[in-house]
Amino acid sequence: MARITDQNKVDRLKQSTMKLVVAHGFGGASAALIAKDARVASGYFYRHYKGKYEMVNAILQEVYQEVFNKFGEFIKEDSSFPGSIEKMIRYFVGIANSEPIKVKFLYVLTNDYNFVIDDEIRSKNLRFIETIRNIGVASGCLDEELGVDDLYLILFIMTIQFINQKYKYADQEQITEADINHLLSILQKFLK
Amino acid sequence: MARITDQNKVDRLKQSTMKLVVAHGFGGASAALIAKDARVASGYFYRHYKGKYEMVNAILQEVYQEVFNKFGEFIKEDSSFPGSIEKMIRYFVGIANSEPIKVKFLYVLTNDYNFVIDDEIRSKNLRFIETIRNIGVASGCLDEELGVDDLYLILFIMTIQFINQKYKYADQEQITEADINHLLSILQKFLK
Amino acid sequence: MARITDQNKVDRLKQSTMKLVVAHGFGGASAALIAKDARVASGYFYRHYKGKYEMVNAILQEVYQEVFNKFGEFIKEDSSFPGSIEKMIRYFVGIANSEPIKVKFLYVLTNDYNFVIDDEIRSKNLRFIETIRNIGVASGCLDEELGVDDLYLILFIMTIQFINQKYKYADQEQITEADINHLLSILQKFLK
Amino acid sequence: MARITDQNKVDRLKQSTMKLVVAHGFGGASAALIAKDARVASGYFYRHYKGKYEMVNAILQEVYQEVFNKFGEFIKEDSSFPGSIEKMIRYFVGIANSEPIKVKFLYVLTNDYNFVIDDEIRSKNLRFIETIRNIGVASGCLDEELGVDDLYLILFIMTIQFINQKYKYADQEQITEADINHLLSILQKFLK
DNA sequence: GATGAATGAGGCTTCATTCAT
DNA sequence: AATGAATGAAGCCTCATTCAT
Repeated sequence: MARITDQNKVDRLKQSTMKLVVAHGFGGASAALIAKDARVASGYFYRHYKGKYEMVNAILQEVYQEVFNKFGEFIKEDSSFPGSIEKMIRYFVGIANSEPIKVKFLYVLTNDYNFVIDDEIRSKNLRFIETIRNIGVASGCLDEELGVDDLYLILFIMTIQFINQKYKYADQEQITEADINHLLSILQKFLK
Repeated sequence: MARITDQNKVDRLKQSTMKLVVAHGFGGASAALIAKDARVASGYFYRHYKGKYEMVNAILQEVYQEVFNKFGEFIKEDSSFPGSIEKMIRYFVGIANSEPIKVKFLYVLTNDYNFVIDDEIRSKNLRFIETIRNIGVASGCLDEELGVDDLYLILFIMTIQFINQKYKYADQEQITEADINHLLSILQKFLK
Repeated sequence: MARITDQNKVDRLKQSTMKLVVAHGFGGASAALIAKDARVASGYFYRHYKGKYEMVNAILQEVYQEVFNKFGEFIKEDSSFPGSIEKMIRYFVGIANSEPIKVKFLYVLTNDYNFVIDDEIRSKNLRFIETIRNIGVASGCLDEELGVDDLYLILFIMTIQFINQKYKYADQEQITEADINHLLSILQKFLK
Repeated sequence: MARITDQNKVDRLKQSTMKLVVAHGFGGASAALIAKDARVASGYFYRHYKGKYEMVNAILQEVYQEVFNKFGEFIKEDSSFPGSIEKMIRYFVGIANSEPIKVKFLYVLTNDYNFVIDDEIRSKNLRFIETIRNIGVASGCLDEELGVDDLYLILFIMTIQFINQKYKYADQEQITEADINHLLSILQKFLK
């Protein structure tokens, strides 16, 4: 009967939100600015989210989930530890090169005490890491001293930090094949 | 005497600023809130800083400088590469345990695209890292594939991330000796 | 059948409007809230009313008319002054006990400078009061010093205020027989 | 050291608030409109009140208190029941003639389910009424059937309603001596 | 120097209303 | 006829900043 929710609008909203939170911080990314950038009405997003914080947080959790779900797939696909790791990193860099804003968005909010990964999502992510850890330890590719949190730090956080270091201080917009190989070589050091 | 009072005020202001920026983000830490927490008049800090952003940024650069100056001292004191590394990490964890707010503050603003290390400070910091890198490479302890940025990432960023992971997700308030050793063992991996 | 559904909707709308205007005031009773409460689409009532104000006002006038029309009937039915008065009061209390929201709605909007009884309705109402006044004066039951406005005040306003005093401050939901008799005894004092 | 709160501003704020709440209702009296009318900054009143509702409610309670405190004085001054009553009514009408907005404000919010007299103030007011009731009953001037609530209704509510009836429907701006006498003659009826 | 009262731009959010379906 | 997605003006309120004291 009535119009159907325009998915394009919601998508534009998400893109603009990520972009402006990165550019101006959560506080600096005003609702009006976001709405304008997304070409939607200023009060539009309240139909989809309870408020600005809720919107940003929801998008953040979505992105987390997207990334880690893919990680989960790689683990299932390929039981080799180094292979899985490389796939994960390459996938992540792929996102960085196709949707840099997403990786910047993760970079910014990952270090914010007001944004915490949802318990449920975090548990699921940690289970993925646990799985890959088991594979690594079993195949002798991974130092068994390294716990799940360590792996999370090395694989996920380090990669984000590596990529954003290029963005923030090297004014580099694309992550090259050389960068990937360099990163992989660093990570491998840590893992064994 | 007047200057002593004044210095206390400025110190309280810095502490409150770091605390509230961590707790509520830059945007959420209002000048009034900070002033109240510091037991200082709301218009007080304009005598010392041009505005809120300038104050936060100035404090951030100070903290950077404080940390890296100490790093510089360690390098001069002890020419052994692994020794310097350990001293740096232990010093950093020392700050975390005596002034956790400082390390949280670094954690938060380090990943903010609106706060960039001043060029001058950054250069100086990189020179310190360069020095230690040279020592490492010369002594055969360090893979010469690892550049200055890599070392920055590994020594500085990784340590911050490691500590804040404990704060944010493990509800841990103190970094224990075991934690330090674990961190050191991880970091040592990239040494030859 | 379609018309029946429609009438139900309109009725639900009126009920919800009265309820929410009482509970949150005119401004606080949002169109969306009313529509939701009435299980009706938010744009529905624009087919029946020009806007929110017009809807509320129309309902108010309807309720006025409903009450006073009944008053008119009582006057015609029974020419005794005290009998008419009692019938009116009992009728009004009857509404209060079966549809308290209506009497609360009148209570709230009766004292609002933005809602004025329509001239036409007011004239008609005053004519009823005039009629009963004549009967009262003629039968010696009513002090002839009391004008139409006085009678309106004593019979209508006082009764509304009496009932709502019970609702608002005595947390009483039903008006008892004792209350009615008490009210009647007070009103009678005024009239003679 | 700093400026001292300008009492004129606060007073203008109160006047404008009452005026605009009467004219447009609580919801229609926007913060911006009130501030503009009071010639203060739009965010000014948040330094004195938690929000718009709190401001309006605080002013309402003040006005209640002002009126009833005066009532209390009259009761103490003059122990004659009819004398006290007359003084109260004349005082109230005096307010109506010098500050009509106050009586209109009471009229409007007295019938709002969102504004309730503070328990403390209400108790005090009822104690005054109780005192005068006792005097009335003791002196044989008052039917002991009439309770405190009845007296509140008759003396306070009826007077407010009487006065506002003149304002709202008779376009009368001043309450005349004749009006007062008429009102008094009505009120005297419930005396024995 | 220090205070905090006051400002008013701008933030977040709500809401009456419209209109494509 | 009815729906509810979408709008954007306007509401409430916060806040960085100024400045009289």
